[in-house]
Amino acid sequence: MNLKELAERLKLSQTTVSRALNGYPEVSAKTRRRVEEMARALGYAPNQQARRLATGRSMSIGHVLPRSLHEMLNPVFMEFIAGAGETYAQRGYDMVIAIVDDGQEESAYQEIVARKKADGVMLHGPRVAETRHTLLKSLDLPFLVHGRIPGAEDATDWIDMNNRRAFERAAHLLLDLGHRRIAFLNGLEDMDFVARRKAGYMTALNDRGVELDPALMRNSAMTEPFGALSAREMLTAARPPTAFLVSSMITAIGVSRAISECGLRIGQDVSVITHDDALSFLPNSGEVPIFTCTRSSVRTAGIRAAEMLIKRLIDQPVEPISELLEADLILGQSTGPAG
Amino acid sequence: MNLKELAERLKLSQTTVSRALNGYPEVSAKTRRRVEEMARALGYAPNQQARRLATGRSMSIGHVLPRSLHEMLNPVFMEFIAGAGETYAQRGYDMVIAIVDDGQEESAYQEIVARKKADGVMLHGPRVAETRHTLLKSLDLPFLVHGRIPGAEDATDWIDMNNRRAFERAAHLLLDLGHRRIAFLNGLEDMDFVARRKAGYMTALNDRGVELDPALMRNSAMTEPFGALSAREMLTAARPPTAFLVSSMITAIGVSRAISECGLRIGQDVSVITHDDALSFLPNSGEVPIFTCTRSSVRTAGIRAAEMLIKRLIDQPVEPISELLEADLILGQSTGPAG
DNA sequence: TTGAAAGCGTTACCAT
DNA sequence: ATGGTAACGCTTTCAA
Repeated sequence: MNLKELAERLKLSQTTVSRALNGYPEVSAKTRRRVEEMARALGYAPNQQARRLATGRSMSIGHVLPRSLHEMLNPVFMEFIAGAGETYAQRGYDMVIAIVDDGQEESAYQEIVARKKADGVMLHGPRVAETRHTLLKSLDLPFLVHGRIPGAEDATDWIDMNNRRAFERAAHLLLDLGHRRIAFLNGLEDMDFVARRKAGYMTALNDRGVELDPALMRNSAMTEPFGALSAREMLTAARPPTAFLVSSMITAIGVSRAISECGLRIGQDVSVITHDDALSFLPNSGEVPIFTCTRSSVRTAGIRAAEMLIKRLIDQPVEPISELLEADLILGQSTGPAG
Repeated sequence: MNLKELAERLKLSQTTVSRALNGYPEVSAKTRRRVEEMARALGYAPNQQARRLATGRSMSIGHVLPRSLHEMLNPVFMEFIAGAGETYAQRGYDMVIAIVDDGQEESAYQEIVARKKADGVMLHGPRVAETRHTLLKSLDLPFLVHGRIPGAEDATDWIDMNNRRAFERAAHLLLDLGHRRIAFLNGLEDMDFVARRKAGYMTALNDRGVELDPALMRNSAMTEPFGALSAREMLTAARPPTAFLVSSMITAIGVSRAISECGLRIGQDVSVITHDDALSFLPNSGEVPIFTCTRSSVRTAGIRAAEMLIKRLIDQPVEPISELLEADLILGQSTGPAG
């Protein structure tokens, strides 16, 4: 079933039928109703490819994910995608995902432009030293950053969680509980969000005149073993920490494993605060959550991000648009006063 | 830059240029070289939309994921996607992902067909009582199942891991170590792979004349708290298990947390075997992995799945195609003889 | 070996 | 309010 056939059935021109279906105002209410009914009855839906060619818009949004980023962001990315995908579907956009080898991103973006595969792209996992945005600007491909690009905050569209503030508050909470030796297990150092979290941690400690101890600060991909190994080493060292601030639930689970294995009790002997992205398969909710955490739904971020990017595509606002989400600080069972 | 402009530059017809670029045999080697060089120089790539319209193929493969499935399969799905996406890219296909509300899958598939959004789809997370495949058959939309549909094994294309065998072997290993009270933490009961794993477990216990204890078998979404809570309850019950067989690393992490919290040592007081999907953010590798596990790379499955689906689209084999992957049984530190 | 021209199924411009 | 028709950029059939 295509437009021509539908039009013949209705004894109308393709033009009129197309207009009726696309909500143009100059169609009589009666005709429109008739067209809509027939379309429904015959199960007609415009061929996406033809429409794309005619309009010049692909009605797709691209997500290009370099493999190294995928390794790290895997679960977070997926949750973000779930939120964004929801919005895309509602607004009639398709979501196209490309996972490419590191270094192939540039050609991936070029191909998106050359072949008109997507109207815009989402930029994931900005680094401290980011360059993708300049390429995208030069390609004139609209994009929105999930996170922020240092130095380009006022020149790009972005949505971010207030990483700095969240970790500053979390660190303050631990300090308020009397902790002075607070270990900090953070993500890979070249990621922008990692730098912001570190800044928050440092600010808090500095506020209270607590000296930084490099032996208590580590960076790594946020895996479970990273948490377990680091915590075990630190807890068995000469001057062990009394609290851990952790960048990811998965790593925090590793930390709590090490704490138990050391014969210590979490929340009593050792405190833990983690950031919680509210991943569906890692629930930390319940009446009183297991982990005290800073929580910010990355799925919600995905929803907003999609809305913002679509706004960019449709309204083409002159000024960059951005949104900063605040994390909730939630008390769970993993924190207590310093012994 | 489009075909017309490129052809003008070369003083050739669009036809010849198109043929040269698409590898048709009737073009002279010299002309082809000239065309290819010019195309590269001018950065020409055929407009995807136009090509799609002309050929009638969308060169896209769809993944429709109902929300409930997404909640559960999130990390596994993402890893699968990474593998499949790799292959799609190599073969010139785009990956389109739609995450839809439960019950909207039908219309999602219908729309894919009506609007010609994808040439084929991947079917994820088959249930014990699965119906999607009948819809897809009636829509004449090619598909490949990741997993198997009971009763339709010979009538559909699929790739699966030998869940039954993996869990049978794992249970046998525990039995060989002298364990008789083996708890089994499995996924949600309506999933096909869950049923197969259960069958493997039951077969093994039956082989050795060990009676099933319903108190030791649980089904749930495979979260960390599910593992922790279940293990804690079982370990503090009248007749605790001496070993755990677990369907997912994440749940196994919960189990090991509970074991530690009960003051027991994993691998010595209590044994654990888990299935390991080889997720990048949950490494269980190292010299001696933490968990003894049955391991099967879901990313590899994604790669093979994509290859098979593309084969279906291109070669249209008469017979259904399928592939059964065997899991490796890997000894880690989490198993030991029954006390 | 090359080219002309007819689709592919829409949308959008220009008439009426 | 409705219709005719020219794009959109490619592939493919038919001719030469």
